[in-house]
Formats: sequence, C-alpha cells, structure tokens
Amino acid sequence: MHWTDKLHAILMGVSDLTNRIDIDARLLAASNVKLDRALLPLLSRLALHEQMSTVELANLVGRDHSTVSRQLAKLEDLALIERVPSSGDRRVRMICPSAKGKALLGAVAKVRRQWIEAHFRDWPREDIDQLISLTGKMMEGLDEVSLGGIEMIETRSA
Amino acid sequence: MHWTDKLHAILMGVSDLTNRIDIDARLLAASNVKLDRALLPLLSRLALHEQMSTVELANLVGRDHSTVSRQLAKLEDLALIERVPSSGDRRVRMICPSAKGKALLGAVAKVRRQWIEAHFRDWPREDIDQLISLTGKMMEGLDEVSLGGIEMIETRSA
DNA sequence: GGTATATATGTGCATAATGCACGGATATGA
DNA sequence: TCATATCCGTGCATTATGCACATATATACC
Repeated sequence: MHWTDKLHAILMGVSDLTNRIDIDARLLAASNVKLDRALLPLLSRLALHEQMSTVELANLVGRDHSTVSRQLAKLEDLALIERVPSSGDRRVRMICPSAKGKALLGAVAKVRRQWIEAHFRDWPREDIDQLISLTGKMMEGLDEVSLGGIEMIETRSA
Repeated sequence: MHWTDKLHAILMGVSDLTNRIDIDARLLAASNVKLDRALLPLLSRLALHEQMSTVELANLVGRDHSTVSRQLAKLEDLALIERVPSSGDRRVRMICPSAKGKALLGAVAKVRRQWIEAHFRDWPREDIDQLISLTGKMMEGLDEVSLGGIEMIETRSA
C-alpha cells in the first residue's frame, strides 16, 4: 500500500470520526446543552476564526452559501452568534459567536477535553506534541478558503 | 489554547478538507470518472474493509442504515459493488467493490496520489513517516464500528 | 462621473437526502 | 418451541441542499 493511500485512509477515518453525529449528540448531552446537531459544527468553526463572512464560512464547510445563510439565521435566532457590519465592505456582515455562544462552546470544549485527554492518556507527551506539530504542518494553507496548492492539477475541463 | 483544543481544531480542518465536495468533484473530473458525489466516499470506505455489511457501513459513516441501503442500491445498479451472501449469517449480504468499482477507485487513487505527493513535496521523509505513524496510532480502535474508549465517560443520561 | 461586471447576502422553489417506523427473514437464547 | 434481537429494504414525512433570482454594494474600466 502506497504511503499516500495509507495517509488518505487515516484522514478518512478522522473525517468519519469527527462527523459522527452521535459524537456531537453525546457531547451536547454530556455538556447539558440542547442544540440542533447541524449547528454545533458551524459554531465550532466560527470560534476558530474570530470573524468570518457567510461566504467564507460556506466555502470552509463546502456548502452553498444559501444553506449556510439559513443555518446562520437559526444560530442568530438562538442568540448564539452576532453579526457585525464589516468596516470595509457594507455588503458583508461578519459573524462571530456571541457571549452565549462562547459559553456554550466552552461547556462543550470542557467535556471534549476530558474525552481527548482520556484517549491520549497513555501517550508520551512528546508524541502528542509531534502529532500536533505534524498534523498542523500538514494542514497549513489548506484550512483556508481556497485549496491553494491542490489547484496545480487542472480539472476545469469537466 | 489547550493542546486538546488545538488538536480538535486540526481534526476539524482535516474533516472539512476531506468532506469538501468540490475536492471529490475535482478528483472525479481529473480521473475522467462520472459518479454521484455521495457515492465515492462510500465506495472508498468499502475499499478499506474488504467486506462489510450494510449496517456496519452505516455505523462507520454515521448514518441510518436505510440511507446507506439506498446508496448501496445505486452503487449496485452501477455495477460498482458486489454483494456476497455471508457464509455464516443468511440475513446479511456482504458488500465489496466489484472489479469495475476497483478500477474506478484505482483511477481516482492515481490522481489523489499525485495531489498528495505534490502537497508533501518539501517534507522530509521521516516527517511523513512520523505523521502516518502517529495519526495511525491515534485512530487505533476508533475507526471501528463502535467508539471504544470514548465510552469511558457516561453520557447515556440524555 | 458613469457604466459594466463581480461579489455578498438572502429567499423561493424544486429536488435530494435523511431518519423513523414497519415488515419480512433469519439468528440467538431460554 | 417461543420470545427476543438483528439484518435488510421500503413507504413516508421531514429536513437539507442547491440553483436561480433579486438586491445592495464594490471594483474596474472608459
């Protein structure tokens, strides 16, 4: 098995794991938080970026902006996010978690931290550091809106 | 930022990346393959497991078995999978990619290999090995059907 | 300035995806 | 044998999603 295939298999596993709705469900339950399962991933991403526009977030999660727009409306109804007019561009309303949203995320993060720590209990500290360092390096430039380097192969023909 | 939060952020990034439908779309286009975008992830997972039952696959991808059942029906119509009666249990039909399905996956894998190799072009070989080793270790026991170790915190209360 | 084009956002609408409930078949255990 | 559990597929209602469109604003070009 080629190393790229091995890596891809692992990444798929990671993806499946973080997408398992039952995990989010358990996380929310354990945090005593009630929230539509589709909204937590969105809120979690927002927390990592300080401020984002609707389109940026849509690109990040790979869905149509209209879909994200509707989900954001729900989050706003729940007062979990705030929308700030962008200083430079009056078309965009930047989005960020509200105090309430941050509190919710904090409660969830607390439980998740326990889970992750339990999972890595037997790991040497340097392995954990290496893991974070290398995966972080791998994601550099890829977690942004565009796909960067991957564009080097032309696929527009289709 | 706590290391667990950092790790979680990275994993979310990985998840987003592997879930970006545009990536699958580009992959299929660059491979000259035409396939419903929902079906490639399923087929890819099947390829990693030799044989799986419908329910197992459903658990793996975190969706209802009925949903997966319908998607598998599509894959079968396209002759991309085969169903073999399980020797031990006559209720289950084990699923695996057909020759045609494997050929398709092979074409896709070839392009993906190029992409991944390009992305890691500047990496020292030992870093790549370390990355695969550590992420593989991280996923041990988690890529299976049940969640294993994560269960250690009781969440059934909800 | 004025005009054409591009981008950000939200909404209507049709379609696709999803989960739940159910039924039939088989397996497991009392 | 009987009761219970599991595997699978289908009917059905609900939800999610994308596309097309409209509006407001920005950017580029003349």
